[in-house]
Amino acid sequence: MVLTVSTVARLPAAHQRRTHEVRLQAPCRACSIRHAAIEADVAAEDFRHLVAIASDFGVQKGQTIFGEGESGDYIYSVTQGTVMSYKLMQDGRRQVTGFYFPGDFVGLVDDGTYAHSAEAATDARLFRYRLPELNALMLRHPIMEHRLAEIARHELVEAEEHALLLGRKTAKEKVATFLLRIARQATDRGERPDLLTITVSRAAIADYLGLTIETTSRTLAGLTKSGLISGKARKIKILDEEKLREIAEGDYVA
Amino acid sequence: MVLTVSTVARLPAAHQRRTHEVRLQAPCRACSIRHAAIEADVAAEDFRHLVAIASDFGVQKGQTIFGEGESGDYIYSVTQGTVMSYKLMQDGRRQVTGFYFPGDFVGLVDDGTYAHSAEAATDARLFRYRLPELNALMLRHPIMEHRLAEIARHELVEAEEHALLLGRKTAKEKVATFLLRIARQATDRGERPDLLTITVSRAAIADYLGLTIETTSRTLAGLTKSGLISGKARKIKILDEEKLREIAEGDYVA
DNA sequence: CGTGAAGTTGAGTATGCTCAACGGTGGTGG
DNA sequence: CCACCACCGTTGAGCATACTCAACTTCACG
Repeated sequence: MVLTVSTVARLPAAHQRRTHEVRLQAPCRACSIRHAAIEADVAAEDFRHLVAIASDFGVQKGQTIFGEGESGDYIYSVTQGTVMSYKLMQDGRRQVTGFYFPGDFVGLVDDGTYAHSAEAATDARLFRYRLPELNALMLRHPIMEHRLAEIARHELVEAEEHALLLGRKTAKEKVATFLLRIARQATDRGERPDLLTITVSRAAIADYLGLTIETTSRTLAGLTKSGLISGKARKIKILDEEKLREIAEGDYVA
Repeated sequence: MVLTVSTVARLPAAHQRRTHEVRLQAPCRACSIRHAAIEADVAAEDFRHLVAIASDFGVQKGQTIFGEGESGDYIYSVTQGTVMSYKLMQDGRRQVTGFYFPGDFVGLVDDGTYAHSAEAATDARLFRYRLPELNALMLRHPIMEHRLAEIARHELVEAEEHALLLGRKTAKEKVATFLLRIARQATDRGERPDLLTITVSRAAIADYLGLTIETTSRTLAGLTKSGLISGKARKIKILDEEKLREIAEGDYVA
């Protein structure tokens, strides 16, 4: 069970939003951890070890979770809300490298420092695992290492799909691909895949797709005019998934 | 020791180029395996196991090593030449996702099938490890699993760097970044980092950078006119690495 | 020296960007 | 409770970067 972002944002705990890490909600610790992917294959006994080194916390929309180049001391798993990772250039150009939803891991480290920054795209809740302790645990439980390697490989596959989008797809194809990705995400959460709640801003979408906000907006307007989607801003209804998929794959005539 | 591509291409074994897997050269098996990265941390005893499940083979320029969507039965490590991975769209648009040089691994598998195709950008030589056997070996030697996970994470970091390039850099910045990447690669091999041998075609570069061949060519011409590089086609000399770096990072005034 | 592939250069164009104004919405405070 | 304000999103006009189509040159190989 996952709350929608708007629900989280309206929680009474809002008055507490002063400290850097806010308690947006305090769900059952073990339940939430269990939802995360890393322990999917982990036996009950190992699972207790994992809970022992995990700590959970909440972040508000816009808050930075970690910055590119910082010492990578933790690995994170999202339990509520949407998190995004991105890289910046000196002049402020931003490339969003991924969106992370409940169950996803953020903060994989290569050389000891984070390769990208991460911030909460919506109010969110995460678990974090201290890396030295996680590594020690993985030494004794190779299945965990295996699971983490799988996650990294899956991320890699997604990154290459993203490269194809960024390097070779048109604006229309990019936006169609994005909508289908959100739809798949909704399906994974057991929601209707045609009635989408966009949890991220146009700016975040644009920076994910390698477009400007304006082009993203215009392209969505174009898809609406073509009758493929309806709705507005953050509530989008997919009317013709089939055609949208053809567009996304570049597999359409016009 | 790594032969340049042109050297490999001129080897006397060329007359044998009829079968699908050609013996371009038969270097010491163990020596070459030792050069690959996976066994960097592997003890001598484990190393013998690794050699036992490896087989080496040569491919000619242009030959496919594996195709996207095929069953991922092997993982490969390059020992000679340049290999590239790419994804295709139905209409032929191609995104090159990476170049692989001696010591690099290709063919990481997520869900049992390859996420991209791979072909030899030059005549090349590779080792391949059968996955079931490698997995069995990794079960008994967790350090190998760890090493492979590291490789996947490193690939991921490079993929995100690539996403920034594809999504947010200008043609000039893309080409400058590419040249510096090749220079770093030369350094890693112990060669001069300012006298580059480009082992891949303009088409491959263009598809890696998300540009057309023409724009890539024109941009290189522009950098030459600006006095940052000299040479032509596949032999490029870097005259002003500092400025090239500024351009690559978008950290320059004009 | 001939041939085909690879690379370069030119002219015109289109896709997506910039700059700008306007519209909607939700949170805040009077 | 309502009005204001700030932020987010949309729409428009003009422009620039990179693309397309085309011709030509260079290079590797036979």
